[in-house]
Amino acid sequence: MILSNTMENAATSTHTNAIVETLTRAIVEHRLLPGAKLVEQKLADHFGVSRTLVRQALFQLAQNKLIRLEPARGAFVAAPSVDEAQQVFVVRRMLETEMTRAFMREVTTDKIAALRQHIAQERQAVASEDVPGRTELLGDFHVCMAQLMGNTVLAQILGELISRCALITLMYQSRHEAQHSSDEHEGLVDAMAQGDTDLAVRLMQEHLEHVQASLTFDRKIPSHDVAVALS
Amino acid sequence: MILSNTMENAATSTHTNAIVETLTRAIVEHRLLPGAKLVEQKLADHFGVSRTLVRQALFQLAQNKLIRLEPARGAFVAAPSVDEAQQVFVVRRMLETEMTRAFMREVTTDKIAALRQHIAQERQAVASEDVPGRTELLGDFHVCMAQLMGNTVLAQILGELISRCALITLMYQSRHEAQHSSDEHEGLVDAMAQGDTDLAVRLMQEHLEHVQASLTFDRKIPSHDVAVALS
DNA sequence: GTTCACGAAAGTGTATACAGTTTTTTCGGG
DNA sequence: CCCGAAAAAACTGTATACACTTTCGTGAAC
Repeated sequence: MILSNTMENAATSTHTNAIVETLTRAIVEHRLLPGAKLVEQKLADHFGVSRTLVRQALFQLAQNKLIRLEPARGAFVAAPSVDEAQQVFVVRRMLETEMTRAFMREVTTDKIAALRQHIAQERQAVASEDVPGRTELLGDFHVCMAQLMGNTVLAQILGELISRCALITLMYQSRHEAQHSSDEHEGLVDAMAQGDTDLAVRLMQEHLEHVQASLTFDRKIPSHDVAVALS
Repeated sequence: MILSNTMENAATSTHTNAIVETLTRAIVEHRLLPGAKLVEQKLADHFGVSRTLVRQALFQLAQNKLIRLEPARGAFVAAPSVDEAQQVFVVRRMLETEMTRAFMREVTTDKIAALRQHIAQERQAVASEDVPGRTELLGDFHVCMAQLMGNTVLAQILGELISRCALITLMYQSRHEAQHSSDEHEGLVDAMAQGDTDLAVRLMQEHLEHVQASLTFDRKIPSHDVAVALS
């Protein structure tokens, strides 16, 4: 969902989208590690297209802050600074605090049911040790709320913010913490089901604080081989 | 500020940035009207570069939602639907409600002074009937708050949202409404100066509601000549 | 007079070529 | 053996070429 969300623009060719999607996955799932260099020709060969399309994809990824473009030097997988990561979380808390309130103003049993179903999927991914899957699903829960409200603008911005720090969470989130996140989602939905707005808002804020607090910020910046990561 | 903000990425060549900036200005200031077609070769000739750089710029503008790219048909200045505009405002209210609260937690006399100085500029632009200038400044007030908090992530997202609906506000905001906006900014700063968080938050919310409400949404979609608009 | 078909013109999408820059390798001197 | 300069290789940035699609205009059929 985070993926399809990011490129809902359509507009650009299917080929370019495929490249963006593949690279986004690889980066967010840490098969491409922060700092790794992305050489245009190698990507072009891998995808069977010319550098032109690869460059389009790289520009798009740069705007999503998933890679960094250094003039005349090339593209590198982003390594968000601690400061930037904290800022992203600050914005998420702002946005999602109010999103929760707004959600409660138009809550229905259907929407609650949809969220519960999503949580079931999370549970399954956590149980089966599917690390990339669980990370994506844990993030999607929040995007899901936005979509249930019918606000695609909100959903897209949130999706971008989340994939931006998925780069961080995936590396430092243990299985236990993932379980904890899912539990908090459930507690949140319970509060919403009971119509307790204040509790729901508080739980959402605490939830995001927990996610943020669980990240340890000792950064190692390893490199990685592109061909291997994408195969 | 909205402009410099959008491209703080650096990364892309100076030439491309110049094109993005010029086109952004032209679109936001409605010298290029919604629906107008942007032909790549004409832009390339105008800026004295090849289509390659123009295309890069167009992709960037598309991600900022300032233009729409239709496959094999070209680039058109965006004409946000009523629904989309409403959604943008919903997100802005979410974000800025909490931003105001956060701002109050770390408010200083210096920051208040900076905002007051900004308002003085707004006043001047309103008085001198500088329509594009006043629109930009009225939007920048909000970005300014984010920057005073030192949160560049927030500032950039807010900047994008604002330039996205500047496309709308500029067309439908009268001088009287601009004056009213500036007055509301002042009232907000007064409340903040007195340390009244609840009042500040309420005023911010009302302010955004007013801006949104003042927009009349009868859309005409006229066309326009590119060469004239950029000269 | 209107409509449809066809052909020319214009425009977009992708690949390739080439210039300029950065990185790596090589090789001579200390 | 290590350092540094020069040459070679690799890579990025931009322009150009060409295929394919859309758009527009012309003319024939009805």
